[in-house]
Amino acid sequence: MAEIDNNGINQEEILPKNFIQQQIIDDLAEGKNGGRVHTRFPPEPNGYLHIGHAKSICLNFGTARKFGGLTNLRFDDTNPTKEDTEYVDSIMEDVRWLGFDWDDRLYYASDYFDKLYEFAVSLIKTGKAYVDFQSQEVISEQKGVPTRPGIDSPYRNTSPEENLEIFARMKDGFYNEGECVLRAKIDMSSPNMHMRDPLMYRILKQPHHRTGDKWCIYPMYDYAHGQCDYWEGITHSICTLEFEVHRPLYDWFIDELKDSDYRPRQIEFSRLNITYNVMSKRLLLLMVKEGYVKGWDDPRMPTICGLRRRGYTPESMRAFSDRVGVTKVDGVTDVAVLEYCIREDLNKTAQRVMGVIDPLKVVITNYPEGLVEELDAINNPEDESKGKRKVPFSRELYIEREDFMENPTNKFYRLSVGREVRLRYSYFIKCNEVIKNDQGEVIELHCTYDPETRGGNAPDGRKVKATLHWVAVAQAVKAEVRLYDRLFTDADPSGHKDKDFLDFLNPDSLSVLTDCYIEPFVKNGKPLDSFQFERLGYFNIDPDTTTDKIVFNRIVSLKDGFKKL
RNA sequence: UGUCCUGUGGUGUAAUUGGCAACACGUCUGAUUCUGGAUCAGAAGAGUUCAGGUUCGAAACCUGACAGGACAACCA
Repeated sequence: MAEIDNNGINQEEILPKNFIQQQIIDDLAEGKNGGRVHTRFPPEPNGYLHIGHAKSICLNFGTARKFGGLTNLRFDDTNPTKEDTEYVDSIMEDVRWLGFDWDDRLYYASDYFDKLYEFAVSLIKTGKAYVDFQSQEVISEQKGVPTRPGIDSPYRNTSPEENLEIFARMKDGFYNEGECVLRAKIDMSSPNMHMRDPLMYRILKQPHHRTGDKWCIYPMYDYAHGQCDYWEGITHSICTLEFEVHRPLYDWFIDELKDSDYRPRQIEFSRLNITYNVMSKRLLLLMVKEGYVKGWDDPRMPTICGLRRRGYTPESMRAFSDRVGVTKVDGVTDVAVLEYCIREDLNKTAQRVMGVIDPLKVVITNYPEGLVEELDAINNPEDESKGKRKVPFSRELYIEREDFMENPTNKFYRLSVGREVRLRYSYFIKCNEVIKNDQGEVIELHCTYDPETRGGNAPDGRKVKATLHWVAVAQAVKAEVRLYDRLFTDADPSGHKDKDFLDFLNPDSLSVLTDCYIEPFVKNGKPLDSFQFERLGYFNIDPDTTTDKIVFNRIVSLKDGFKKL
C-alpha cells in the first residue's frame, strides 16, 4: 500500500522513472530549494503544439505532480514578429485537453519586461553589459567560429555611465531597428559561442500582443528565460537538448541575479521523434501554409489538435508519453507504439458497432420479404456493464467486399460459394449464387440462412470458421469514411541531406470512401465520439459531419492477425 | 580537425549506482474466441560501438579511438 508522508509525497512512487526524476531526488536529498519542486511549460505562441510538446507537457506537469510540486504555464513571448494570440488560445486548450491544469499560474515572459529592463540596467552599472552599435554582419564576424576565438567589439569598454544613457535612449525609441543591441560582457574567446558577449536586447519597432506599443526593445530568449524561471521560483527548468550549450549562459545570468541559495536548474532531454512523421513547427507550418494538409488539425498531422480530431484520447497520449521514456539519446520512436496506445485505450472503452465500408450486397433468398428482426448485440465485450443494443436484420444486407472470394486461397476462410459463415449476432448463411455485371464483376450474392441459428449458434453444434460483420440495407446509415495512412513514405522524411521532406509525401495518405453503411446506432453520435467498427478498426465522427452527411475518420485499424493473400 | 552531449536486441527504455543484461513495442509460434480483434502461453532476437586498463567481478569506473548529434539567428 502506498504510504503518504507528511509532505504529501507518495513514498511508493518516489522511485525514479528517469534521469530527471533521479536528479530531482538528489536535489531533494541535498535539501535544495527548501524541498520544493516547481516546473514550467514554456511554449512560444508561434504555432500549434505537436505530440513532442505533449511529451514535454506530460513530463513537466507529471514530474511536478509526482513530487507534490507545481507547474506553471508560461508563454515565451519575447519576439512580437512571430507570435500571436491565436496560438495562445490553442495552446491553453491543448494543455487542458491533455488533462493538466496550471490553476492561477499563467504567466508570460512579457510580464517580466520591466524587471528584465531593470536587471539589464544593473548589469550595465556593474560593467557587465554594453550597447554595441556595429552592424549584425560585423558582430557576427567578430564572434568568430566555434573552432576559432572571437575578438572584442570596440564598444566593449564604453563606460557604464555612457551605456546607461544610450540604453535609456534605446528603450525610448531614439534608435532604429538594427542600429544597436545590448550585449552581456562575458568572454569573446570562450569555446562556447553562447558566451561570446551574447545579445540581451534588440530593437523591434513592433507592437506586442500583450504589451502593445510600450516597448521597442525586446529581450532575447537567453536573457529572458532563466530570469523568468528565477522570478517564478522554478526549481527544475526542463528543456530539450538543443539548449544544452546555452546552460552556461543560463547559469551566468542566474549567478548575477540571485540573492539567496535558491537557483533554478536547467535539465535537458531529447526531443521526441516518431517514424514517418516530421516534428518541427517550421515544417508543419509549411505543410499547412502550402496546403499539403487541410490545416493544423488535419487528422494526419502529429499536432495535438490533429491527433484529437483523428480520435486519439488524452489517456492514450499520456500513456504514450509514459512509454517513450525520457533520456538524452537522440532516437526515433516507432509510430507503432503510438498506435498501440490508442488501440489499448479504445479496446477497453469504445462502443462496438457494425459498419461496411466497401459494400457487397447480399440477398437472403429464403428470408421473408418485408420482415425486420431486432437482434441483440453486445456493446463492448471488454466491459459487461456497457450492456446490449438491438441491430436490425432483414432480407437485403451489405457485407464487406473483401469478406467474399470467388476462388478462395487456402488461407482464406470467409465467404465463398458453397461455404457457410456466421453473420455476427444473427444467423449462419450459406452462399449459393454469385451475380455479376457485364464486366464480370461480382455485384451481389444470393445466400440462404438457417433459421435455427438465430443469435449466432447452431443447435446441432456445427461450427463455422468465420464471423462477418454486416448491415441491413434499408436501415443502414449512409456515411463518408476517411481512411488515413502515414503522411510520409519514408521513416525519417526530414533526415535526408540530399532530399526535401516533401519528396516523401505519401500521395495515398487520405482516401475518402463515400459509399459506406453503418448500423443505425451511430445516429446518436456527436462529433469526436469514437466507435469500434467490428473487425475493421476504430473510427470517430469528424466535425465535418452535417445533418445530412455523417463523416467518420479511421483512427487506426485493428491489428491484423493475418497476412493479406 | 574547437567545446559540449550521446552510443545497450529491429525500435524505445531498464539494470536500486561494480554482482547472472530486464521490460515494452514490433516479429514469429500455439491455445482460445460469435471481431483473423482482445485474452492466455511460448519463441527468436543484444553480451551493452571498438581497443586497452582497474577489479575476484565492468553496460556502469579510467584511457584512447570510432560513430552520431548540438553550437557560429538582432529565433525560441
